[in-house]
Amino acid sequence: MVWNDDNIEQLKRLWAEGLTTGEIGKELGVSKNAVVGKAHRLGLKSRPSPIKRGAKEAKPEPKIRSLVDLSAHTCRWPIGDPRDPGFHFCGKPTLPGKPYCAEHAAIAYVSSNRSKDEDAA
DNA sequence: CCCTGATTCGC
DNA sequence: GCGAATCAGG
Repeated sequence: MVWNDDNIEQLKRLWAEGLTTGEIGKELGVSKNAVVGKAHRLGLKSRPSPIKRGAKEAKPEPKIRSLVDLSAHTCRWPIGDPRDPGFHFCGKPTLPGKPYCAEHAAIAYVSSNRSKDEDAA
């Protein structure tokens, strides 16, 4: 397909008239792909085609929890060493009345009541 | 499944 | 630069 000024003019005219790519293609004797391709290359206005290609996935970036993010319901379990960069707190919802979430409360309070164990032993 | 247009890809 | 192929939505 040779795109002369005449062809381009026809293309633009038909495109502006609102003809579909298929119609224009038929008119010019080319495939709709050629029409839409040329039209796009010419920078013609986009007709009703809300196609969104290149759907980029929104990636949830891991947010570091710092001290200021802590509230009464965020687990205060320290992750890492406080002196280390990137140190943060767990931040997951805490158990009622406890500063830790279920997961860390289990660790925090394990063997807290040693008296009976020691007494028994 | 048909149509539409947009973008990608090989020539 | 070209258009088919592919993608994507109605």
